[in-house]
Amino acid sequence: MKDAKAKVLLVDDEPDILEIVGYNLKNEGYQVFTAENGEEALKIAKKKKPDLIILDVMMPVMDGIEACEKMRKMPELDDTVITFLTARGEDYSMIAGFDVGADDYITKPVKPRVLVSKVKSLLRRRENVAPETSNILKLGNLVIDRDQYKIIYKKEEMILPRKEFELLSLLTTKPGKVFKREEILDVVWGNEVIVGGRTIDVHIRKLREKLGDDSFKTVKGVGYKYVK
Amino acid sequence: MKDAKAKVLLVDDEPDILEIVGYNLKNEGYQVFTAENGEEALKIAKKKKPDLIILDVMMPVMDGIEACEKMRKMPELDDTVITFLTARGEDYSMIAGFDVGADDYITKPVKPRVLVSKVKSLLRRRENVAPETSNILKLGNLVIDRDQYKIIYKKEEMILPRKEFELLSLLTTKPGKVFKREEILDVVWGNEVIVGGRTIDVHIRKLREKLGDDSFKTVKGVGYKYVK
DNA sequence: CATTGAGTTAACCTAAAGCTAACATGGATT
DNA sequence: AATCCATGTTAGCTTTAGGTTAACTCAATG
Repeated sequence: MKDAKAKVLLVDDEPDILEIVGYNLKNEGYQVFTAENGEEALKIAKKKKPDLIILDVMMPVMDGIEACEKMRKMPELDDTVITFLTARGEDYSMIAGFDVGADDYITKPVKPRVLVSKVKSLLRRRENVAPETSNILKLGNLVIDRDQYKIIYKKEEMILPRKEFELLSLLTTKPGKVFKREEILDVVWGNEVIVGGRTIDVHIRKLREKLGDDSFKTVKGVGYKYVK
Repeated sequence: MKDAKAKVLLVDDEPDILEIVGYNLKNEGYQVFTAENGEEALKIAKKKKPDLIILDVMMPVMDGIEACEKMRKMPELDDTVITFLTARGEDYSMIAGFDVGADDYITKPVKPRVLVSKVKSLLRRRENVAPETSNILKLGNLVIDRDQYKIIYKKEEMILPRKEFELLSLLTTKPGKVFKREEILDVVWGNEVIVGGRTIDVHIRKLREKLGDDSFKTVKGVGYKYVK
């Protein structure tokens, strides 16, 4: 698990909090760094590139808002999740917090158990944000939306059966490239499954039926390719 | 970084959105322009030629769909990525969006960080049009594309039958080198298959037919070589 | 001018892809 | 639980492109 060795930077001016929360996080297997103010936090963040930063809002020297703002400008923290720690009631800080690029906030006082589970969920979320690389592919009059498992062909929206979709999906990752049958089996079926020799053909045929004959070219003895 | 100075045009009729999103994008180093309706957006787009346009669908005066349609007709925006902002649920707008030439869509509400990472990925995608790392071999007026299993000879694209392609492929790996018939059989046919004595000749003949006589030189008693 | 290896041609053969319908499966729906 | 339906797979047949062969011709060499 990546989470097992995830790095967390904890920033608060109260040593008590650093200790208690830090202890609980370490217990969960996180690698914990601490800082007592924003300035210090920035230095450590730059050096350690933590996966998650928990930032108290009210701090001397440099408050959390300002620190967060600066962190968000640091390219090495692109993939870092930042969350604020705020005393209950300071509602305004939360709003300002989102403006400066924070991902979440936690209100104090917080039970360690609750905090830990929040940390977990934040780190999990981060992984779900990363593959946010929009999964839409446009090729002439064909649009493939890998997120929604649907395609739009000649302005008509349609959903394809899974295998067909995956086959199409594969072929269109590199239009023009010839994919060997073996390659196709590996990716679409998985190299442990063994399917008959005509299975690919049948799916190609169905795709041709739906998306037009000429988009899928056969290269005999080799495989198939998608052409615009 | 090119991204550092990329121009983004943000179009929405809600000033709040313009401010929050605009703020976050500026924070990332983008040069941000804003417009409150499609008409205004068109003017700014024409003048500033942004790299990315984020377009709300629902707007007074001129909606995003119409604006997009008009933008796509402007030659100065050929290299511009256009993405829609749509409230979750208005699914139809997405489909219509692709019809009028949008490249992607983003659903509201969206967290600033998510939006920023989406923006990055969209701008990255735009730059990624070129780096097609394929194995292409160029030899004078002959181009051999092993991925696409096709060749281009004198600017004319053609696909060769498998054996011919492989034979050509082999000979061109070392132009000028003489390949013994035995070597050719090993590579193209596989050393277990036994084929008659005239088989190679026939394939050479077909290649000569297609690619010109003089490219393939016979070395009597030995084999063949490819010469430019 | 005989021998040897390569070129040419068209007929032939075959492996690979196309096609169709039947069968299997698993997930919904009632 | 029983049924239904969409998807996926298979078997078996047809079709075809590609590959091979055989038979003959040609050119070079000694």
